[in-house]
Amino acid sequence: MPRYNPADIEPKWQSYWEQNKTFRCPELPDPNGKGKLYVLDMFPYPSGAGLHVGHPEGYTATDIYCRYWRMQGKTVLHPMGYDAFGLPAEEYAIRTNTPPRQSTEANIANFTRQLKMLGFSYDWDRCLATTDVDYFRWTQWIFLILFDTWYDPKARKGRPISEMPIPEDVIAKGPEQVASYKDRFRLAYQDDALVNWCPALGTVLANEEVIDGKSERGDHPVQRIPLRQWMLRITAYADRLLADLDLLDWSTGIKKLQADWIGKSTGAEVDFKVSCKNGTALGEESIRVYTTRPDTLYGATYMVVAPEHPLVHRITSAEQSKVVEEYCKAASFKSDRDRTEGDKQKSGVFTGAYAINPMTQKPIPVWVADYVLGNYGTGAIMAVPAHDIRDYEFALKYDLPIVQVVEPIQGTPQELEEIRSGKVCFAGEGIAIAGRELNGLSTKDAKAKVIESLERTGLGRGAVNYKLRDWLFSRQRFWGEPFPILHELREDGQPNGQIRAVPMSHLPVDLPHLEDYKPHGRPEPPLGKADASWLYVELDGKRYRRETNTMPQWAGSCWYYLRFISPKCSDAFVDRQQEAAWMPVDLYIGGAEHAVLHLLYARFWHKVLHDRGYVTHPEPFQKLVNQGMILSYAFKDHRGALVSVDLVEEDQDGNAKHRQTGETLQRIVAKMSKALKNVVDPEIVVKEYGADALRLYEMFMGPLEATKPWSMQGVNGVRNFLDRAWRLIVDSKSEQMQLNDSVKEVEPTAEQDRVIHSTIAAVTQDIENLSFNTAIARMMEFVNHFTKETIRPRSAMETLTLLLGPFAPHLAEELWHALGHKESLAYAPWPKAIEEKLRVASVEIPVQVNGKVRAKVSMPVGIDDQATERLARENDRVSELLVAKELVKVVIVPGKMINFVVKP
RNA sequence: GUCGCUGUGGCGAAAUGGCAGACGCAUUGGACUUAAAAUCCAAGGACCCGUGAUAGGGUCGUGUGGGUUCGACUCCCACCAGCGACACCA
Repeated sequence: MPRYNPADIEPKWQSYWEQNKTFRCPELPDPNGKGKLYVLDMFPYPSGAGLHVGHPEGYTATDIYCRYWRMQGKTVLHPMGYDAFGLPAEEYAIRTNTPPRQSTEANIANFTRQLKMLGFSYDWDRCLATTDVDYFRWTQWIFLILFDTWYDPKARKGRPISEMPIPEDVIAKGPEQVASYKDRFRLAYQDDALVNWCPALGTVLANEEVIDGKSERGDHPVQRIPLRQWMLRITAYADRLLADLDLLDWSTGIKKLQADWIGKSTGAEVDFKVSCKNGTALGEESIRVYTTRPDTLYGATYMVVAPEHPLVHRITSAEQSKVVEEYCKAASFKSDRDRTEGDKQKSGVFTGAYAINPMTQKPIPVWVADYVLGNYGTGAIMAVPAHDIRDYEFALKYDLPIVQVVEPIQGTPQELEEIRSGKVCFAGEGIAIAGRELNGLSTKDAKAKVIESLERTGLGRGAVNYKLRDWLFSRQRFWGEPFPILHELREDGQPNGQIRAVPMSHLPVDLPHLEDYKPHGRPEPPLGKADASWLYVELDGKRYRRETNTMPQWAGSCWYYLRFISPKCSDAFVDRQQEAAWMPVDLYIGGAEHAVLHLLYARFWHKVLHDRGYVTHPEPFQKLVNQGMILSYAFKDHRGALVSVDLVEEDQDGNAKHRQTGETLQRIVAKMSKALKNVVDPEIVVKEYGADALRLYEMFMGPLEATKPWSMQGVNGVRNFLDRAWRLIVDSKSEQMQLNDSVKEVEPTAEQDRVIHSTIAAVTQDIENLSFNTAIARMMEFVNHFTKETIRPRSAMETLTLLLGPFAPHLAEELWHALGHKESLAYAPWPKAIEEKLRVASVEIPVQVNGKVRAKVSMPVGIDDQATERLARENDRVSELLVAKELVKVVIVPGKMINFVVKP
């Protein structure tokens, strides 16, 4: 036992922690402690492949942070769970013909085993999975809260639907009309929308799940078809989701990503009257456009409506109707990808109609073009080709007039001439020209003036738009939360269009047993195949059919951080008192891939729950940190093709050669992939080097937020450090577990004290800043220093063990035990750096002449500037360099350096 | 195309206005050993001058070019490269 053997001590301490419930977290923070700390990991999706090395990176970081703060006396909530609904489990189920619940449970068991193997200090009693019936019962409950909430724009918050004012004329039309009026304002509502239908996956997808016209998962083609779907009105919260980013301690990068996704823009809506060519008005028809540049209204030389625009057909002239018809039809078949991809040549057709520019009163042609989106703004634009690059391209292609109305503030005469002549598009801000009353105004002032004039004449108004769209919330899959919604049936068994919520007391709505949940390529959900006993419900004398869509995977992860607070609470989704005590999450660590979707969705749900009085804070995640991706080395041949790692041979000089062709290969860094055979399995690393070595290496590789390549030699390096730490304290030659002979019951020397206390100070600082790589470097220096000492004070060894505790907990517990302690060190007080012990008598001060270090002079600490200069001048080399030179000035940073500036 | 991040020894990195390269890997030398492994100790940016060899000294050096400063890896401007996100949002 005298040698450091992680295979022995790691399982031993893991079962000690488990048996003693060392990391059990109390229901409420200890009132006598130093406050609460809620540290959360983004919970994993339990895939069949098990953990990869990316998981333990964030998990180790939070674990170190938690173990540290426990030792500092905080009550720490640090839970773990599983995001287990979703497509991969269902795909796997279909492939292997096992029920998804069965494979999901097996995967969860495997993940739990692997996570426990790494010694994380989770309170496992709080473990949950989004697929637990007891969990998704409350996911359904929250959905019903969304269903029961409308957004009151005056109060700027969500309120119960019962408090919504109903117009008299609606009330007059009877209860059915009132019900459907209410339904239109709910935060969870149904809508016939063009959706992203993916036949291969057999489900619709949210806009965010479609990448370049293909499904994010599986890369299958996606079509746009109209379908009745559940939507969540996240757009109502766009402004607050944007504004409240200011409250958060997140990186500016992530905040910007979210802000860009919300995409707020300000401008104006302008109404253009429509006429036919000869100037006769076409009834009272007008088209409303949205623009961020109302100041360029005088430069609008044509108008474009989206192919989906409701007025397209009404305004199209008889001559143009055939081409317009065809164009719109073609556009409807195109996916978003087809509309944006390729050479990006814009296309469009003239409708034959004209619109009157409200400023110039001149008619401008109205075109249909698919570069204008139907679902943003008003679905129509005024085109100002002189000052918008897209309009400019379109105008060039179809030979439409280009009229400059803004002059840049700076530019060479040549550039200005090119803009004037229409050879170049100027999209920036400048000074208004050719716009009568606007002449000479800055872009900002001109915008304000135009809006003011539009509002006066009633032809327009200031307006705000968001890129954010409502969240498409239903999926046609089996493995998700069923919607707690019932559709009322007529006598003939068909729905009559009325819906109602499943009473909250009837929750949960469990998934039915299905023999066959394969997708069939049609948009009817698999739950439609459930037994009549599940599908049909009688309530209050009426017959209903259950909603058969299921919720998307995001649903469960929108609120899991709340359930962790009181996972067993049976009468509410979270215990009120405990929620108030633990929220918000103080530190949330996870991958940057969730920067937009998960974090935005969860913030939205949280705000609704906050408005409805169920949670105390406006935001769920106070501090967010994104761990960097872990990459692996890969090899490239002369053509740039990647070569699988098992085909590569490295010689002693580290040159990589192709095993078969002998070609010299270039080493690069790439994502781990099965195809390249460069995936690192954490379980194998644990078997070979130990969990503590894995943890330590993941932290030592570099800064937490950086992307960094994996190196097995690096793992060996930190393992070597753990061995050295072990031998520093333990007698590795003895058969018995006993302390190294050098460990003595003595006081540290002054020099040893400096090492001890500067290490404590540095490690403490580094942990609080999440700079774990440098913290480990400081402990290595400590071990290097004391390895050379033949008398090692026992107190110093205890300090090292405590510092090591958060990083390599198994090793530290074993050493702590060897040093004679009976209890775990999990709650032992963290060492304190003592200021006086850090003091040194003298320091080496670099002496510069003209900014170059020419000498180092030892000086007493706390020396004044005069004495510093005197001692520096006394140095032979310095005086030599200063002789016969004219001194310009002397710069002194006390205790740091001195610089003589001389004329050369 | 737009935005963001990154660029420092053979490699992972440290230093965020004050001694560039802490710490680790790999490498080299030494001690221990019959030998090897393990362990322990030590060396190391490049080039030049100097010496018998040491010691010592100089010039250059943090992607490139400019700037600010007594002093720049660090701040500012422009550019290049790699990675990532978004991508007709008017």
